[in-house]
Order: sequence, then C-alpha cells, then structure tokens
Amino acid sequence: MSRRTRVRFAPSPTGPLHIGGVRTALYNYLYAKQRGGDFILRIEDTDSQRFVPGAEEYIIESLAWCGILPDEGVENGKLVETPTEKHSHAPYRQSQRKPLYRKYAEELVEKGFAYYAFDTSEELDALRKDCESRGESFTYNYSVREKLQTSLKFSAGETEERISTSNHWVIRFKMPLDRVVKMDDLIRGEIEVNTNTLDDKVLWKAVDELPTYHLANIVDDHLMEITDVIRGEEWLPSLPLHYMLYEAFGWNETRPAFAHLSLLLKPDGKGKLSKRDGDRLGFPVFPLEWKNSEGEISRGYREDGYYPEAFVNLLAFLGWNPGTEKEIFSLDELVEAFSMERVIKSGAKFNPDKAKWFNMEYLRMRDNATLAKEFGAILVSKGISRPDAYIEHVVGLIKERAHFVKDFWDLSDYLFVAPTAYDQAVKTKFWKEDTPQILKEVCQMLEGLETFSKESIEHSLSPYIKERGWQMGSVMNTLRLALVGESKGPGVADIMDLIGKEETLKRIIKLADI
RNA sequence: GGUCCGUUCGUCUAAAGGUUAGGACUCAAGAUUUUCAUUCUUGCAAUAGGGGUUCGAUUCCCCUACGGACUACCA
Repeated sequence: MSRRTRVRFAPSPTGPLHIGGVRTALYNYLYAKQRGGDFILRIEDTDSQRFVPGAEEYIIESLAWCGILPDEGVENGKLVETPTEKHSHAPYRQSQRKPLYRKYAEELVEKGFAYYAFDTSEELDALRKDCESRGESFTYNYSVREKLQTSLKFSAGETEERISTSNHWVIRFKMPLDRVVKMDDLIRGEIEVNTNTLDDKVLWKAVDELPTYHLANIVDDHLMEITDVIRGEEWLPSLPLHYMLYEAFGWNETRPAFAHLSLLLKPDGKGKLSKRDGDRLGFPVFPLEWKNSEGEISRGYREDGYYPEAFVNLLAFLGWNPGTEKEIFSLDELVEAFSMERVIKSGAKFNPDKAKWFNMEYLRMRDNATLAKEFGAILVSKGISRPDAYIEHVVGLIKERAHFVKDFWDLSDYLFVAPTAYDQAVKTKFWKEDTPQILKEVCQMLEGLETFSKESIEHSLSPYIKERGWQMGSVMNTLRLALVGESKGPGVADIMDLIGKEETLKRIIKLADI
C-alpha cells in the first residue's frame, strides 16, 4: 500500500501563530515536499468560544511570508470554502464541515464505542471539586461512567427523550478496559499505554453541535486522506485515544503515521516558550506583528527586520540538523536534506543570539544593489535622497557590521548628514593643543589634491602626517571625529571619498573652529 | 497526584558500543585594522547521579533525580 504523501497543518484560530507552530508547519512542508506529496492547511475552529478574529488570516499570511505555501486549502490567500479540482476536500474550515461530523459520532454510539452523557458541567465541576477535596483526581472513565447520567444507564426511550428535549448532552468515547495500546511514533519509536489510565473523552457537544478536536481531527484526517500526522508533543497523550478511534471506525488500514515534535522552550529558565517571554527578553515569538483586541502589539520577525529565508533556516535548526556542518540552507535545500530520523527528541531552548546570527549570514549573501534598495526605503522615510550608486557605495562599506538592514542607519548616518555632536571620550584622548592648527593644515593639503578619491587621499594623507612628525593616531582620530562624530566606521579615506571634497573640508574646519 | 515524553559545553547540536567527546552561537584573549566592525588564530566550556550488560559504554537495560507535556463539553 503506497499512498501519495499528504500532510496537514491544522492550527486553531485562537490567536497569532507562534514560532513553535510555524516550525511544525515547516516540518510538515519539508516532509511532504521531499516525498513529492501535498501540504494541506486546515483550520480547526471547533471551539467557538475561543475564536479570535483575524487569526486565520494571520496564519495564512505567516505561512506565505515564510514561503511555506499550502498545496491545498488556500487559494489567493484565502481558505477554500467550496470544492474544486485542486481543493477537492473543501471546505477546510472545520466549522463549515459541521454537518459532516455528527453521523460519525452516532456511528460510534451505534457500534457501542461511544455513549450519550447528560451530566451538566456544573455537576462535573462539583464531582471534580469533591474528589480534589479528598486529595483524589476525578477521571471520567470506566469506574464512574455507569453511575453517571448516561445512555449506558438509561433506557433507549429515556435517552431519546433527553436528546430531543435538551442540548446539554455530549457523546463520549467509551474507552475499553484492560487494553494495551501499542503505538508508533516516527520520532520516538514505540510507545505503550494501558487504556485503564485513559478517560472517556468528549467527542461531540450538543450545545454548539460541534465535534471536539479529537473527533473532528480523526474524521478529517481520514476524509482528507492524510498519510502522516506531524504535530506538537502536547498531542502525544491523546495518541492512544486517536488510535482507538481509528480502530473503532475500522480505519486502521489507512491510519496515518504519527510524529510528535518536541516543544520550543524559553531561552532562560524553564517551561515552554510563551508570548510573555518575547516581551520580557526582547525578541519576537511571532512571525508577524500582531495586535490583539486590546490594541497590545506583539513584535514579529518580519517587522523586526528578519528575512523570511533566515527565519525559516533558524527555525529548521531548532530540533533538527543535517548531520553535517553546513548550517545555511535555503528552503529547497531543506526539502532535500530534511529527515524525520534526525529530528531531536528533546525540547529546544530558543536562542535569540543565534537567530540574529542567521539573519546576518543572509544579509551578507545579498548583493549591494538589493541591500541599497532596502536601505533606500528607510532613507526615504527619513526624508533623505541620494543616487542609487551612492547608497550602494555606503552599503558596501557597512554591511559587514550589521545584522539587519535597519542597523544601516546608525552605522552610516554620518555619510548622509554631518555630525552635530562629538564623542567626548575621543576628544579627551586625542585632542592636543595644536590639533586645530594641524586639522587646518591637513585641509589645505586636501584642498590641493587634483583628484579627490580614496586612492589619492590614501597616498597623500599618511605620508603628509609622517613628514610633519605628527602623531598618526592623534591626527587620524581627530579627523575621524570631525567626519563621523565618534570612533566608528570605515577608513577615513573611504569616508572622505564618499562625502566629497567640499563636505570633508567643511566638517574638518567646523571641528577645528570649536 | 496519575499517565506519557525527555536529559551531551551557558544555548543549538555531532558522535547510531572503541573519538584527545567534534561543530555553531555566546563570552574571553591575541593578530590584522590609525577607530569601530569584519576577518583570522587561540581559549573557556558538556555526556544528570547510581547500578548493570559488555573486553569496552555518551550510545543498550534498570533505578533515582531533574525537566516538560497532558490530565476541560480547549485545541
């Protein structure tokens, strides 16, 4: 039996996708593409209470930004709602697949794998509290199901009566007793769980006429012919339930293979990465900026200046590695190199420093013309305009000092506007009594230069200083102070050449006169 | 509490029974640079603990400790 590989990424629209989610999507994508299969996006919005407007669009846009494009489920940036040849399993939003699930839940009841339960949430809460007060924990399972308000206890007539007169009922899975479920995980190997430790999970809620995650997930994966389920580790505890559901439906033959990815952890301390950590430690936990209903803004990698290629690359390496020393991979290269066998079992702490390093590597790979275009947009926003060639020249001089294009301005502002303040530390270190006089003499020499270029300046400046017996360090650093305002930047000759003779002389004289 | 998963430098990780336990990020030092940065070189730094199995365990098994996830009419 060899089926075409079909994987799905199935987030719920309860907020912005966090980087752990993006990584799950990425691994799904890599796995599918490597096998020439399909990557499907499905929105699991069976919890009407937690629905967040805009979250679905955010998910789609985030994936698009990363270049992780679904083969199925999305068309023109929107979730597909009606079946087409390409998107034959539409709709891909579970709330729109509503009519489809109930019969599966009822099928399970008919076959004796599930039952109706009429306990109210208040009753269950009371039971839970009661157990807790005795230091025990309440489990809705074989030990209590016969005593509670269920169709297992009621006659067919009473059950029917209750179903039709109220919507305060659910369908629960009747977890069998004394079974050892043997499961297989592509990453973790064999796992065994005894069904006696499991509970009777709710599969269907009459209140909103919607299935819970477990039912919808299994039914949709089956209907959509999913061959491999790659998801977060938080789902591992429900894997036995899912196995039992496949069995109950008689779908064991086409049950997908499972792979549970370890979680992304906080960079410091313990626990899994959360939105708060980003705010606290100063790095984004979301691919794109997100504004919640209170107007609170969470930073995004895109807005922070990361290239999507760098973001994808760094995410891929959080929990996977190729086994070689190559670290920079394009998406296509990742597709080729990825293997589930090399996915790490343990959780990975996110390292913001390494994230920046990845972006720097990608920034360096870009040619100056491209970077100049990106920097140009920032310059325009500051009301500065220069010829493309000039900006390209600037970029060439400073790109090796930057992690992000947004760093460019701080690294090169003096190449666009004259310094207005001078670094006191440089002044006290290099400023001598005769410095103003020396600067003026240097000006005269520079003014006499026939051609004013990097080469001509280099050839004349330092011999000139040596001839006079001046201190090289003192003169060069005060010249730099005049040009830049502080102790940073490329060679003095580079700067002079770029800003031109007139501006060079103006800046030197200005400082000499102070 | 219960169930399940995990544990190699500070962090991400390599070594799929035999290595001086390797690389990357960070940090430090040196060289280069008239400055800053880059670059180069060097350094710091790890197999959680205890038992087995084996001629030999980072690697296989068990126990302990620690960490994590789950334990909802949430996903």
